[in-house]
Amino acid sequence: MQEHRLPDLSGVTGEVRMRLAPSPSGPLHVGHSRMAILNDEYVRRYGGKLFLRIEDTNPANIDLDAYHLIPEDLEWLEVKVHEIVVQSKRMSVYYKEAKKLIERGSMYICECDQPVFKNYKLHSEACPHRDRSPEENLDKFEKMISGGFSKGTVSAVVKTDLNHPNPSIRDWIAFRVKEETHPLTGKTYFAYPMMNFSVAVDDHYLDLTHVIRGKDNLSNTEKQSYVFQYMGWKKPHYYHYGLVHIPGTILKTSIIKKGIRDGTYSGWSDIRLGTLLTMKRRGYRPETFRKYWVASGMREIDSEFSWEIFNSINREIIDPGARRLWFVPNPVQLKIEGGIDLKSSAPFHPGNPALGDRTYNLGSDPDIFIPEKDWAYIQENERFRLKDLCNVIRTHTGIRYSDNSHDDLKKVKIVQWSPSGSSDFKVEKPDGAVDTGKIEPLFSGVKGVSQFERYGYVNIDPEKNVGYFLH
RNA sequence: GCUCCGAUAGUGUAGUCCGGCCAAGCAUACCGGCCUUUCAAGCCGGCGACCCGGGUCCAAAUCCCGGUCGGAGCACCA
Repeated sequence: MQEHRLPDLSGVTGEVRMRLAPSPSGPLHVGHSRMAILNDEYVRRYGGKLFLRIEDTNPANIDLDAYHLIPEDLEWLEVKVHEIVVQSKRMSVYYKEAKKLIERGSMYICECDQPVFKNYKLHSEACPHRDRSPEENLDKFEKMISGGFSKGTVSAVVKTDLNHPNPSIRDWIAFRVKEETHPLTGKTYFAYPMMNFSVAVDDHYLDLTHVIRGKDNLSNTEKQSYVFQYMGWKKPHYYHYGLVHIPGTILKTSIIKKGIRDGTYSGWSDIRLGTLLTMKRRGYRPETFRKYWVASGMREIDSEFSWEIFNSINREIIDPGARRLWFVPNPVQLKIEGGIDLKSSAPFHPGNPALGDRTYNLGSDPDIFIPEKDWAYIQENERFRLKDLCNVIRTHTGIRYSDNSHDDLKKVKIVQWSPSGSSDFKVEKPDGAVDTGKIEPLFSGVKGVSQFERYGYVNIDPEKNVGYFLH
């Protein structure tokens, strides 16, 4: 893989200060890894600080485990976080800044019903509360944050431009009342900031120089810029990368959570999911994520995630250490007739002799296993090779030893096999399928990712006679 | 519908800001060959792209306009 290099950031005057801002709804998945890697790459390039800011201002959408799972995921990804900031611990800051905005006449308290307010905006009209005095707004805001309003009856709104072509940017909501218990702060707060408000305030307080995020935030950037403008704050440089569609895996936290609850999935690292936990379990390496996302760059084009390329990067990393093993899915048991004493010796890695060999003395007329799938295509009287063992001929009833010539290896079908003392082994695949079969006895000394010959790379869990299919 | 963004081979990208070194580089996939006791890895070779139409210019993948297609956002999620 060619070494790609991310473009330089503009406006760098020394060290940079950047952030990762996930919401704690669950652990990170492949999609999240992009923003983490991209930000980390730049902080490494220029030096500076990378903040992990946990955006937990919506108590309805928080998973307590995420508070530790996210930092763990990042650590695994080798993303260096310098400081963790939790938004729910900064509520007083948001309140303080909101009051400033109110005093300046840039924020008001609206008591319209939701659909009514929406309708005003749609028609570029001011709602009846828009021109209240700062004093009245301040009173209402105090009442709001001290629990004097119930959910849905009130909101704090940032004044923007009622004639803005994008209706969502016209007078956007900055605070609303939430009655759910917050997993961290409990019932302490009644009014929570909306993402666009807390993000603007924190990006300023953290003195960020650059913000890199997905282009789904394009209109958020515009909303947030009003706060920067009213406060006279200096804006960071923004970059928005295109959206990536990641095919063939399950990423949506809400779906995963539901699946875990109803027993569809075994947990956050269920083999079918696209969480980092799952990918780690399957044997993907953190360097793979880094290389892939750096190669993908930062352009605003939407793209399709390529498992093909991702896997190829990963293969390059893991192959040198991946021991070759014989795994026989759906085994057929056969006796090699002919009365010949048979012995097999094969390297754990043909390109890396240092990893040693595995040797089996089979004796004469041994029983072995071969894949049913291969057996089905072998004709009677056909001669084929058991890899690293000998050539055999299919007879009317089974197989018979033929010879051990290496002369026509290119012409003859070569099949993997495993000796009669093999263990039962299961491979769980990302599509939910499970292959059961036999694995050669010496697998027990092998840890981590190995290559099952003619099958694929598998991450072995030595405790359980189970492997997780990698690619 | 409205607002915004984008468009380079099957896929992922480099180049686009500051037009010429791009008859377009790389990776992956695919095809062929070599090597190899794997449908793994490696080596060599090959196939394959600037969305369309105008304009500016000596010169356009690169700048401008129009179109087409794709994507995102759309208001008490982050």
